[in-house]
Amino acid sequence: MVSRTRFDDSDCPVARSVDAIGDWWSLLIVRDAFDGSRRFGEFQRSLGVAKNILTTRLRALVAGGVLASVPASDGSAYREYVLTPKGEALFPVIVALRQWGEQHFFTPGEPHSELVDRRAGHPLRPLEVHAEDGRRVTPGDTTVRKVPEE
Amino acid sequence: MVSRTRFDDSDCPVARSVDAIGDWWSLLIVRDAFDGSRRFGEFQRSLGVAKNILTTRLRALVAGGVLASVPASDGSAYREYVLTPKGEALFPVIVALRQWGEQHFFTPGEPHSELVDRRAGHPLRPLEVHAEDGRRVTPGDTTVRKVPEE
DNA sequence: CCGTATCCATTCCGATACTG
DNA sequence: CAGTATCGGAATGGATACGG
Repeated sequence: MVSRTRFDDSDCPVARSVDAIGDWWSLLIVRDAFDGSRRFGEFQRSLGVAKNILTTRLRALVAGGVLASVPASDGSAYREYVLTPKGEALFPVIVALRQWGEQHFFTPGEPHSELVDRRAGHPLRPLEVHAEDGRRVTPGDTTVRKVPEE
Repeated sequence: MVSRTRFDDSDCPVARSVDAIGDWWSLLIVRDAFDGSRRFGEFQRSLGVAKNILTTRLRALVAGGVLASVPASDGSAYREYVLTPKGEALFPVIVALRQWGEQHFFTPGEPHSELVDRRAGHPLRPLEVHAEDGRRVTPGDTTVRKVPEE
């Protein structure tokens, strides 16, 4: 049925995450959900994706527990799509991608959308990776280990 | 040439990042690079991907400045693929995906690979998003703004 | 061991038309 | 507005064979 290589049985959490999200469209849907989109039409206009594709992706994200389909808040007969707690937990992923993009694909002063702290109106602090004891770590400070130890 | 919808002119940094990475295979190649893979064969065995696909993805990642192709360190005639600074800057992205996966797709005690601080041998601290003043922020505390203000 | 070249089946996407 | 149904073309991905 699915021919794309699946990673859902990998022992690597990155691979399973990638598999659960599905594809790039799905990730951008999640991004829009963080930005406040809830309605089918909102996603569609924002993404410019074909409606059948959007339907498929929304369904998959709901099935995967990332989005929940709830009755429309305006009392209409339609659905709205909101992030579940599991979906909200993707926040650092989106923020990390956003910061990487801002840093490497925009010239200074080039118009772009920016994620800001609502209270102060300022951009967020760059994400940092820390060890358990609070030390900041770089990629070279880390290593991948199988659990349980083999 | 490429029919997949491109996002490289979007004003959203997330979209440009997604576009630059290319596809899921590329992201897993980057993951392997963080894990220490450098050789064609290492990537191929780890990923189980067809060689022609791997060639394409490596080339794209090199072209995109994420990986650099350098002479093999063992003196052989081949190339090795190492992360550039731009590629290393994807560290938080990989860590975020890894942590999301660990949290949501593994049962407690299920074997998996884990990223640990090499010095202490402990897992990393969960990523947190902070405002400029150091306050921790959740998705609801943030909003997306166009820059410059429209 | 490291790729390149070719081939083919699959599928994915986008457009369009249609329904409630 | 929110989907569903269908269709054709493009292109990707995997297998395989080949070459440096």
